[in-house]
Amino acid sequence: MNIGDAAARSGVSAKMIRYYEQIGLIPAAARTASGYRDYADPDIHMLRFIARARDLGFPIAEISALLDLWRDKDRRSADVKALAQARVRDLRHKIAHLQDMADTLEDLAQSCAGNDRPDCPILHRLQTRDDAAAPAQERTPS
Amino acid sequence: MNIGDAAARSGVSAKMIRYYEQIGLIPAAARTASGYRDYADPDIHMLRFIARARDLGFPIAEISALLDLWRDKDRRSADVKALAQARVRDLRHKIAHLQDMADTLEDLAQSCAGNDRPDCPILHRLQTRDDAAAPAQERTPS
DNA sequence: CTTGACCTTCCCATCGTTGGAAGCCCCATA
DNA sequence: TATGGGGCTTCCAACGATGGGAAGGTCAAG
Repeated sequence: MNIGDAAARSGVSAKMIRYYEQIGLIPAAARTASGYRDYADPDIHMLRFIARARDLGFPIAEISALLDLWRDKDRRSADVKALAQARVRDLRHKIAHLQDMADTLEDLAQSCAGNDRPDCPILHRLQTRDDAAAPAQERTPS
Repeated sequence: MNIGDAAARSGVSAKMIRYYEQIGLIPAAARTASGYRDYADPDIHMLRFIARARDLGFPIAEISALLDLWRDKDRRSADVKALAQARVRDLRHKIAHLQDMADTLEDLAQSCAGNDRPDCPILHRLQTRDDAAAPAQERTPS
């Protein structure tokens, strides 16, 4: 099977398959006499595994670890679980960060008239201090 | 004021200040006789503005638009608000995506024994279909 | 005048992915 | 059999935003 078909069946683009091979995430594919990469069903399974892990937010290094565990029939499920939980923690952390930004921005947007006048609390907030979270400070002089 | 002081006062690293100048986000700084970049208070204000916009998740291109609006005394606050709201939508979208991944992973992790045995629903899910949402298909040949 | 901290430009690395160029290969159709 | 189009190969570059570092010039204090 050519790389194009492997890509179509696995959900990993041909570009990415070559890249994964290059960085050592997957072993070098078999080659035909003319130099084309040649894939068989087990390769497709592996590529699908990678595609799904990627869709769950695992970075390459962790996908590599997952692949090792996948191939290791003597693995301990605790090791897999630990990887997943670490990923969840990382995701929750990122989510919280984005949430903070979104909430702050939404508050600001909500307080902006959104008309033809130039006054805008969003710009005001950007040009003035963002010490909102650290109150013990004497602003608001009036 | 040298770039190091400008960095310390604005919260934008010297590296980033040079980069922002290079890509045209900010105008080229004044130079001393010996070629050092020289910053004054208005420059610091602008850099702080950028730092805060960045902290709110705005990409460079939108920060550029925000800077234009900031400088334009005839701006319409509606334009600023639209930018902010678009950013909020984008953030909410990303959050939802991460949330999906985190929830799925957490479910999987929760169903994994996490012991010394190799069986693991996480790996199972990665190696088997994730077609949960798209059933109409004749797999399972046996 | 020396020393150390700072500045300059330039290049490279990250992370995952996409795009393109140049050139070879394979198959089908005229 | 010739030809054309599409797929394959490798290599190089870019994205966004940032950090690291090398090689060399500058400034200020001792």
